[in-house]
Amino acid sequence: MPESEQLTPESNPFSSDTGSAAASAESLDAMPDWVTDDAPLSPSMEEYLSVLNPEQKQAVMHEGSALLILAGAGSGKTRVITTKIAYLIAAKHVNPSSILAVTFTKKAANEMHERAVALEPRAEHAQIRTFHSFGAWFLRVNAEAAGVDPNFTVYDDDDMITLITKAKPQLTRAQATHCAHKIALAKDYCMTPADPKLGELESDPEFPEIYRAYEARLHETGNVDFGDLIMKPVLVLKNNADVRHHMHMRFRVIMVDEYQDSNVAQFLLLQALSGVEENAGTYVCVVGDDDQSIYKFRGAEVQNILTFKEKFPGTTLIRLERNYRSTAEILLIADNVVKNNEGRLGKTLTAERGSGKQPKLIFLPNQDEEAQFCADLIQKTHKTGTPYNDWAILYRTNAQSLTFETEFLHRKIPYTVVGSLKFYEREEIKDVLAFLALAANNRDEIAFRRVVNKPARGVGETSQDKIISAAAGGKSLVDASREVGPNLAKKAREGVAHFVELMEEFTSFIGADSSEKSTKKLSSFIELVNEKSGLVEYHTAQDEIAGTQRAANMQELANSAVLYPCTIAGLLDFLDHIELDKTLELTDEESGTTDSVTLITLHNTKGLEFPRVIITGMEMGIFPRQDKTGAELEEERRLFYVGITRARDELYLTSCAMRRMYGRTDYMEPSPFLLETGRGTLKVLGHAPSSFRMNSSDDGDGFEDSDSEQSSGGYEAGSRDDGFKGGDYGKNGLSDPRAAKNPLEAKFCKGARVYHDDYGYGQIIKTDMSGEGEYVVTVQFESGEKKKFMPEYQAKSLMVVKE
DNA sequence: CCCGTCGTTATTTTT
DNA sequence: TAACGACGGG
Repeated sequence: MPESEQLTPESNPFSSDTGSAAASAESLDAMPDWVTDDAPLSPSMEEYLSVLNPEQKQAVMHEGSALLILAGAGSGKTRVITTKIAYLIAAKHVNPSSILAVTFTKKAANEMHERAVALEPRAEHAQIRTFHSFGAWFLRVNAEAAGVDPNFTVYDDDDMITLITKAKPQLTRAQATHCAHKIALAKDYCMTPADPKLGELESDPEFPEIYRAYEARLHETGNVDFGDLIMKPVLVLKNNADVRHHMHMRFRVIMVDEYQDSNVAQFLLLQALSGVEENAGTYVCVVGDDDQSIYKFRGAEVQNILTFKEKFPGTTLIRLERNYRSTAEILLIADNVVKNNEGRLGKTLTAERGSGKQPKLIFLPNQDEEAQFCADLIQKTHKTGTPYNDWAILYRTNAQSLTFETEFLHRKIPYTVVGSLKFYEREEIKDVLAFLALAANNRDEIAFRRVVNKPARGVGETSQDKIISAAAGGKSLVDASREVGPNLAKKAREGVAHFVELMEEFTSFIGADSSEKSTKKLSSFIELVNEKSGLVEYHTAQDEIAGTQRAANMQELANSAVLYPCTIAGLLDFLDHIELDKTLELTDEESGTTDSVTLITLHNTKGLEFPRVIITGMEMGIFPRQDKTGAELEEERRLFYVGITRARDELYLTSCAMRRMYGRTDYMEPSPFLLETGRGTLKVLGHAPSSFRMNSSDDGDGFEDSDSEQSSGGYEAGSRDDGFKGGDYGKNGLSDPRAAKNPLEAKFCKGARVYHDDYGYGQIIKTDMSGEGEYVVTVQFESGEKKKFMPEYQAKSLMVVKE
């Protein structure tokens, strides 16, 4: 019997009025107790179900044993999950608060929450959140069992490194960084410092000891790191039967999105929380796509989805293979590529939208022309009404964004780089947050060190160390400061005294109203901290030097707290959200109404879609990276698959013959993935390298390519519809390979208008050859300066611009 | 304490 | 190449 059968009515979280009446014939013992009746569906519910396709509907209405939904890209999985939540509440009378739905990103969690509530208002009471925020909630509720301070804050990667440096001073920062990664990875695999398998992650015999020392130090602070948010709950559930039972009663339905990206610790959490091994009767539904698993390097375990059926006996598998996003041409390529992988559950997407334009593969001489090509394409279509928002430029590594940024800046094409510096990582924000964290938990060593001498109060590292060791054993650092302070040198003594005063003021401000019904907002507290701490002054000065807007960011941080009450609980809540929400992108760009091209890494595109996508840098060594083999190569291939399936209408792939990297220019080979796209699927433009053609062999590669032997220079003659006409190249100041022997001479001709990074706009007034036979141009700049350049070597800083 | 210069080092990174 | 961290001089 499931344990939940023994619950008393009061403790039973289910609002079911008919008790355990239910369960249709088949799998009676596997049937959860919440299945009550087949109450008539409300009209709106029927409406929601009616828009689903048969598989989606089946997934929504499935009940009984565990469910694995294999949802291909663009197959409407979020709709299925949200409808399922609504369905459980409305039609199956499941108590909303007994539903737990977890995702990986805050963004996804918010979207799921919003959509579920739109379908069924009572979903407001369901727990729809990220894995990590669930873990944070769990640890606060069970702080004692978990051995953490209930007011803990979460240390990020930087904080981990700092703490390791303090725990093991003999390590260099690089070593500490390395260890931090490995410790994080160990926690992803749920390994403690004592785990004998640690050696598989890190061969350094010192590592377990470093890990142990780090854990000890972390424990003294009362805080946790990201890995702990998952691992500690697992350990608590494992070791504490009371907590376990309580959780089994509390959560009767657990759903996981993007399951292919779950790591071992997250699997263990799901397993423990569901009580599957104890027949707790919890209904488990996971949704994922093994073909989109791209985070192995961070501990994600495809194995979780591949072996789900074994871990959850009686699992039903439903495939969602109807794709509502992309054209048939795009999906064909995606499918051709991904089927080169072994060890997948396998599925084939069908295009509900039918066919569209043929995707294109463009070979370009180098990265500068790659950027110019993209810019041309985007500008050209923009003139005919295609918004910039339609476009996304995808690349494998962040460094590749630079060329595009430079080109777009010159051409005034608005763009947004996704995932660049994050708000919460900014120095000024971390400073304020450190004060807040310290106010919440005065044992926070990292926060203490960060702000005790910022702005400078004469409290150097030596004094800090004295205070820290005085607080050993988990004493308050503020108390320790009060005790140790008077014994320090004059300067430090005064600094510490001032700091203690500050902290006292902060603590009393935040603590004052916690008992009453406070109407004060947390933002007022943050404003107080900003001002009194001296940080606003400090960073305002920095702003003047660096031209940044740190002070404004600090105000923005305060503004973002208006909805939180000015209490310790409110503060903790706020800190959780900040720490767990990397998407908080404030300031800089006003409003989200701007029309701009998206520049983004392939990894960051997961879950997104764009009408037009350009995947750049399709070169061996770049993508796939290095000579990846085996499982790693398969992961790169999945990454390509993810990229392709982001595109709704148009897909372009670009590959360069030459690329500057690490100060060197290398000849590049096309990505081997290109040959996997299949015959006749791509229209090839530009010079296909001979190796590419040779590899595709003689039985006809089937690519509709141009022949590089032909005098046409390889540009497709027949693509009149889309701006690839060779004749356009001259107009854009691009080199037309057909024109001159030396394209540079055609491009940097006398009279051409140019732009230089340092000198601004100007005109070429003279061209000639150097003694070495190099092409030299003389430019008269608008600033009055006259300079000579060799375009061959300065293609990047000196650009020809349109009139 | 700030700033310049030198040397080092270059994946991907939901939380 | 370029960006960032470490170090030493003013």
